[in-house]
Amino acid sequence: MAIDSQVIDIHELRNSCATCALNESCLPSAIGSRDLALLDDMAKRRRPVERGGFLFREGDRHNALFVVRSGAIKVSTTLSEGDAQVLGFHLPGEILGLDGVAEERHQATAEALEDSTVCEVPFARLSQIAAQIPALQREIYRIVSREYVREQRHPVMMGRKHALTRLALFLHSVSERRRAQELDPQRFHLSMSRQDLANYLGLVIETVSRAFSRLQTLGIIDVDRRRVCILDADALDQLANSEGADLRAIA
Amino acid sequence: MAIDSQVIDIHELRNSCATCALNESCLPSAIGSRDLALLDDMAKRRRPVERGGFLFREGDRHNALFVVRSGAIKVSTTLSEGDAQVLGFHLPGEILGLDGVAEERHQATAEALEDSTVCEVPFARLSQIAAQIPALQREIYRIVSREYVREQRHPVMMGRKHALTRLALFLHSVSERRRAQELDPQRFHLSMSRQDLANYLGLVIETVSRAFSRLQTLGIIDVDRRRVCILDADALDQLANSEGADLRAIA
DNA sequence: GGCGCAAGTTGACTTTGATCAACTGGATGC
DNA sequence: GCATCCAGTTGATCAAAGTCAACTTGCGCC
Repeated sequence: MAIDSQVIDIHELRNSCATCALNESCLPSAIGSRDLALLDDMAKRRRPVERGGFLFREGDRHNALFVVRSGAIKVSTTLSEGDAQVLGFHLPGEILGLDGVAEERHQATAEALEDSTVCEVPFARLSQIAAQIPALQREIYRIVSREYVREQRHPVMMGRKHALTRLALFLHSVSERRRAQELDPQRFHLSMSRQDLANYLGLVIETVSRAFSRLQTLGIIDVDRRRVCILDADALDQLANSEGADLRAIA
Repeated sequence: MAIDSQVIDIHELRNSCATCALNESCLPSAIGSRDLALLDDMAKRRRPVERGGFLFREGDRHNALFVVRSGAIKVSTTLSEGDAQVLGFHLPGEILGLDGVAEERHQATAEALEDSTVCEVPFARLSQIAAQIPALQREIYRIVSREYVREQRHPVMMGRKHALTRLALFLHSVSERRRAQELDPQRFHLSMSRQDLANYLGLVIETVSRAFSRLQTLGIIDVDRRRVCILDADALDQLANSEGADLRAIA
């Protein structure tokens, strides 16, 4: 616990958390080096998850929050009938695991759609430390609120009357989220199957497929299997924001 | 600050928070009478809101969380096109205002659908007090998580392929939420317009109207304008949980 | 009372997406 | 190399929801 080692901790943390959603204010500002030592072993707990692997499953005991560092995680829940509802896709920089705090058991299942790495943050330890660092506590509130608001975008997307606008909104969202992480917002690989995407959007797989084709025909995107390239971002935005409206105009 | 007055505070709080979502563990357990005095002036801030009145609007500075004590509050957000998306209806015992924490400004608008009373909890003060009372802090995490999970039910409902199952799921949800507050789960008044409900469910008003009529024809509910009586709760549940399936069977 | 308005219902028709089915094109394995 | 398999695409048909329009009902107001 010498002062020197704490200085090293700071640098190490700043590096390791460069793309971390917790980063924004919990590290750069407000936290003294004495406190950083406390956060140290949490931030270090990086963990690889291979494609198809689970971060947690419905009913699992809740221990930790996860931050996606690379890859993509699908979150879904089982409906009473037995089939699944996809609740979201978490990309780098995004958090998951908030669903388990209330009941101390996860209400959803988190599966890696591709080989990914996540940062596991033991929840008990986090709240313990946060209790001693007001700035960190505030940041936790902010992060949770952000995730809460993010959840609300899902129904906004599903509320769209047309399959084309739902898909446009989804692609727009992925693009923006990538931009926020300084990844290429124009060209990217969709790691989810058409089936998962259809489920997420409240459509069937064939409709999603047709919507992709249509966007391509319109010259708005270029798509090859899961590889997507946004050719006309303006048109995509316009389409995403054209609630209902007359699609025949752009047919 | 005599000890007697604090004892009075306890009784008063227990009464005033009888239907409060914060109630469950923040008051009955874990909190000593010394701490109760701190919570006192927050819990007391009850406030009437008349029908059509706003708790907050999109863009408003975020100061407080609200707990509905009576009435009903509609939460909606403005889409880029200008029209609104209804994100939810908050009934007694439910919380709103979490959307404003992240950006310190509300991301949605909260409007009373009928004359209501809410308990306003200044957020800064709450977190201040929570920092001193670990049990309260834990409870806040739980409440937030619960609200997060609640948000996820909206897309689950909208993911249903048929209007009838969406409405059934909604009515089921209202019924259960009323039951949780020890209100009549069979008979109730829907305070939202068909327009708001349609928007919430991702349908148009005519489709909602027809779905109501159909549920009545099927003998599952009795409906007169906004007055609803659930006649066959089992059938309603069954319908609500029959993902897609063949509706012709029950036509 | 009756006029006018807003909310909701019902009907006729159109459009969209779901369904069913055939097909394509990579990737894997023998 | 070829067979197989799976994900995804495309086409034809059908049913459900959207659209447009007329109509009813309840309610406030003059």
